[in-house]
Amino acid sequence: MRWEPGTPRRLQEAALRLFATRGFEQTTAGDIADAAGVTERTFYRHFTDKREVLFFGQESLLDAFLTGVTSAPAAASPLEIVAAALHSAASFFPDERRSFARTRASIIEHNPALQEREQHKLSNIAAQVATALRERGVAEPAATLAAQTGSTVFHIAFAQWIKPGEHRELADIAADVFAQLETLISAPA
Amino acid sequence: MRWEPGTPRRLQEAALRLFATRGFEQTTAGDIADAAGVTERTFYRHFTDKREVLFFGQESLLDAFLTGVTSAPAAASPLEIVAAALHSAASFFPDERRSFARTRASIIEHNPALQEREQHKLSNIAAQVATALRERGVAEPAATLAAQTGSTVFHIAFAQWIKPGEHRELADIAADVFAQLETLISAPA
DNA sequence: GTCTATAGTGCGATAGAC
DNA sequence: GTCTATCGCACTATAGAC
Repeated sequence: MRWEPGTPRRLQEAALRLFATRGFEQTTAGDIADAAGVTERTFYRHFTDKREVLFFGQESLLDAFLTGVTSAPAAASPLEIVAAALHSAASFFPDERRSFARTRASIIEHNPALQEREQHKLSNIAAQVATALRERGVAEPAATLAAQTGSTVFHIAFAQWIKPGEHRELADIAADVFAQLETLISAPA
Repeated sequence: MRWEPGTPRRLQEAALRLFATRGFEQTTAGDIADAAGVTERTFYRHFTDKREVLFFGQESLLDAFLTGVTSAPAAASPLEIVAAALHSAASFFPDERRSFARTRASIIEHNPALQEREQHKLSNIAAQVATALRERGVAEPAATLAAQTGSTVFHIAFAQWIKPGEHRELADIAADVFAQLETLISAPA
């Protein structure tokens, strides 16, 4: 075999290591490629830009959300559908991933450009969930409202999930946050 | 006088014109600088990067949100505070700005990198509103939840405000969307 | 794989305002 | 004289074109 398999994975691992030690800006695409034993050109064949290497493997998160939407019972309210999507998405972050997620989050936290990309990805997921809701007959602006709200809950729950000392499962945290949202909005002033 | 005043404004106007006709990627920082009668280096003294030129003048939007938060009555619920912030922010987009907002939005719509920046700005505002809520005694995760929800409502309302044929004021649209959110979440399944 | 345009930074020089 | 905006040039890294 001419190349080692799993080049994207190796690039991601190398990138994570280098970003964590040296910082994102202080690491060039060439550095990452070298560490993974390929050329800079190869790095850019796998990732459209330097930031994208941190998002490898996240494609299936969207699928998880969408599967949750489509598999919700026909009688479910928009909010119930979103809750189902949230639950489905949460199962894509089992406890084994927590350590990786923490390292990754700390890298992103220290770089605005990476935060932009992360928010954009999440925003895209929300937009697709909104589309899926519309396909289930939910009208606008309810569809976008529900999808964005779900994205917000997910984001908050995820941030809690990776906090030091936190051991609960993501799905449980998400359910808690979701309940708090309902209290917040439904509660009388 | 050696330099014309208002260099940032002129750069923004030139950029808007060029981006709208030629496209964002097809316009170099040098092109914009030339059109505004300065050098490329001067462009970068006013804006940290090429995208930032589209966000000049938006600094005060954050202030509007924050003013809304702090000026809400002491007895207001988190959601009522957010509604006040929303109303305050809406007043920063009088009808005269609609045309500019439409041009700007159409440029951003056609470029992912600009969408990232836009989302990041909005996300920053939400984060600061959350901080302001915390300073008013709202606990987490309610503060972040309320702030993010407000940001979502604003975003949806703004998108509607700039739609062709839409003539209502932003504040009215925002109030509508806000009401829909309450229905969506409080409604029984 | 190589070649190149462009983004973005660092720094010294200059020109006017005060 | 100081302060600030501009210029001009050299430079690296990204990312796309060939």
